[in-house]
Amino acid sequence: MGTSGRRGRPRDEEADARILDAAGDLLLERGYDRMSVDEAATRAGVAKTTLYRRWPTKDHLIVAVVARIQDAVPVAYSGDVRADLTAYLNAITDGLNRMRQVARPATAGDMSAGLVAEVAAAAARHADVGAAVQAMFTRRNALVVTLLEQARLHGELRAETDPEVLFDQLAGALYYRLLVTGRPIDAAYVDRLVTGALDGATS
Amino acid sequence: MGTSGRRGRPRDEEADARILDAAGDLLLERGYDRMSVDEAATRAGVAKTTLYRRWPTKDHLIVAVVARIQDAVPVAYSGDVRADLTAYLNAITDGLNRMRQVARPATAGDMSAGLVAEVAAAAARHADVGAAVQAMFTRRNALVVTLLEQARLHGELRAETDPEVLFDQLAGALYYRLLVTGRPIDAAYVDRLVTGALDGATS
Amino acid sequence: MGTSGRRGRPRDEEADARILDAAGDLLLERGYDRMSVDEAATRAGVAKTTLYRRWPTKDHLIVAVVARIQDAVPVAYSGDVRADLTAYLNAITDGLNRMRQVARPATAGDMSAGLVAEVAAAAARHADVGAAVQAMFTRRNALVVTLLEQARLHGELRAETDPEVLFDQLAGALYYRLLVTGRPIDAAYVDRLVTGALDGATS
Amino acid sequence: MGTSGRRGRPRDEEADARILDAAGDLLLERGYDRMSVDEAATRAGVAKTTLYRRWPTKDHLIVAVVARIQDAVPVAYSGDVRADLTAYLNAITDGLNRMRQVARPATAGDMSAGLVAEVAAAAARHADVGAAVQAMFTRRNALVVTLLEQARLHGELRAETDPEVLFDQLAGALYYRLLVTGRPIDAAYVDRLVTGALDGATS
DNA sequence: CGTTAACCGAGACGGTACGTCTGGTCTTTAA
DNA sequence: TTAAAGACCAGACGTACCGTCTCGGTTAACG
Repeated sequence: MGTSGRRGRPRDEEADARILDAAGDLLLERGYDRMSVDEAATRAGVAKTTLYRRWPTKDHLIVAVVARIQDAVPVAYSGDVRADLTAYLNAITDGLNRMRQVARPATAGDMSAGLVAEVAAAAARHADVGAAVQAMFTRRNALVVTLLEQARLHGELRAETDPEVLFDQLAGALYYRLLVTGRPIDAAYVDRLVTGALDGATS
Repeated sequence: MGTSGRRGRPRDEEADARILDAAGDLLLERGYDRMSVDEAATRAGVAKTTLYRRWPTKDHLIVAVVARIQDAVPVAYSGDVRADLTAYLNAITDGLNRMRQVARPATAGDMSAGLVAEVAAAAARHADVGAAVQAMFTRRNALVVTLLEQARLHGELRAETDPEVLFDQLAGALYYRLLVTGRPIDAAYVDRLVTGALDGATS
Repeated sequence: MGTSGRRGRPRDEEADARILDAAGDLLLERGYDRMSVDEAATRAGVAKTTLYRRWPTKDHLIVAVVARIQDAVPVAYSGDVRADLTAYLNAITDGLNRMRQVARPATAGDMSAGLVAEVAAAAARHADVGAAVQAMFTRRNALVVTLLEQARLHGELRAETDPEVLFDQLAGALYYRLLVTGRPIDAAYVDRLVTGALDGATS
Repeated sequence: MGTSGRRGRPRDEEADARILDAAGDLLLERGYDRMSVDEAATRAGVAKTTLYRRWPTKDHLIVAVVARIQDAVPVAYSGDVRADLTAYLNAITDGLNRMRQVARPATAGDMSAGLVAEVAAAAARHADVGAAVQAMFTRRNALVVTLLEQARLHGELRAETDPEVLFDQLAGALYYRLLVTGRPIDAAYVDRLVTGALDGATS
């Protein structure tokens, strides 16, 4: 008992990073389909067993990769919701656009949902991956929802405003364009979006 | 001398339908991963070559299947945007929820993006599939965007309203919940959504 | 209505030749496996149906091709068996060596049985092809066996000589080298062969 | 330290035997064409990959099968070449006749070259298979050529006798009948053959 | 200091689907 | 009736890749 007393050879912690790096590179180079776990292991200088001991499935692996890529966007209420939201959504947009080139030989003017779509599909296939993805997004989004709540209490937003729904509208529009309609996303669109959402449609 | 006069044995048009039916059934029974092109062909009573002559890839096939499933939601402006939008979004919601059970042994209370995610991934993998998917959605959505435009001209919506953005907000929220956060979608949520979008956040 | 009176479109007699030419070329370029009936038809400017109406099987077709390639070696007894045999075997040898390059990217010093082996295999697979091949060879060989018989009656060969066996020994040695051991065949070998067969091993 | 220290999971040596057994049985049951690599693997209780790791092609596989069937015919010079040769050729004849039934629904009185022809064709198609076949026969035949050489030195054969050519004549005649003319081979023919080859045709 | 437990690299293995190819047949329209 | 064109059926081929397993060998903590 005592402290715990892990027995046996300890895991090579560096290996985790090397594997995620290699897998990430391959993902960016070739996309989900055209990359293989085998090659990721080889490129990381690691045996396949070592990789599978950590992530039991290709889907689990790539979700881990994406989770690591997800940059922590700093969120804090400044007293100006519009500015805060615009900054946040632009950060997200940058991230999404970076993942767009992936998985297809980036033909000019040709947009793809790339990695994001693969993550969504992986989540749809394995319940535990789905849970992980949702947890990841919930964590990320909670901060913004809180920010919206603060703005509401502060009087910047109407009292009836539903922060969760408002956030869904904003983030949703971005992902919808990315995953479904394939239309471009940029700062100009973010502006139209924030304006539309904050001002509302009816008077 | 007339149009032309196709030569050679004409394609069996019935086969198309039989294949799509079989593939659709399999997709619903087993999901993308666990179904095979081979079995779809067999079940349709068709040789694999016949199938591959029409859809060069499993991904192409399933997109065709989904395109056919897409039910034509009738859209017409009644003079009451809120009602029209609510009806439309509820129809979409029903369709999405039907596709949710797919691709995972529907554990109770466990939501999945199912087929929709697979289609998004297929679109991300093949440029031509992506184009087809986008065309499909563009066609479907154009009607609603037109409806919103009519409502704006009619004075139901503010003059500054951006119909495209407004639609992205609405549809986007649904797909975002489906594909990313995995949260449930139902009539109650649709209400909150329409209210939030129409009323706006800032007074 | 008389005896018959062929009705309908008459067969294109030229087509036979064009098909055999095309098939022969392909056979020489690529070999049995790597050539397809489809391509032969295309290259002959003929529909597959037309080809199959004439030769019901790929194997039948190539046997027809080979039969046509088989050059008629003139055989007549001159009074000098050794000379006659040597001439005949050299002609055969030339033919075999011509068929050797076939079916493999003629690496230097690398001998192959090429077409001959494929014909043998085709004969082994279909009884009727086998019969055709045997008939072809029987016809060709009968002349030489007759020649040997004449030489025997003429006193050039011993009375006990068995012409059939003698011929088997000579032709057999060539084909054995071609099909089995892959060793080279040339005029020098033909000389050794004729000498060995005529002179015998014991006293 | 010694030679090395194999790494990785060792090959299942038993699998080789099981595969060759299964493939051999199928070959005998159905013949080359009508048997499939897939079924051989299944019947051997082995994954197709395992089979293809060992033999990269159906042709490679069947040559391996035949090589194993090839029974080691014991050869030793007894002082009586005629007897030795007769015994040896009869053994070969038995082997060839056993392989004759293969690959065609043995119609009575209908002879086929069966497996032997397929092996010859396989050798013609792949350079490496050809090399293997030739090596196999070279090994087998070397003993007999040596025996003939001994008989020559012993005075049983004329000093001018060319052992290699003599052997080609004998074995060649058998294979010629098998592969080309399709005529029967039996003990009586072997006798005529040995007599003809040893006694010679001229005086 | 030896035992033991967990790790590591390498690579074979089972399973399974993919997409391709080809042999031969069938169905059209035109000659 | 034959021709050309091309779709169709059937089924094998060889490849790819996932995730598991089996080796020999290493690296700790425990007794």
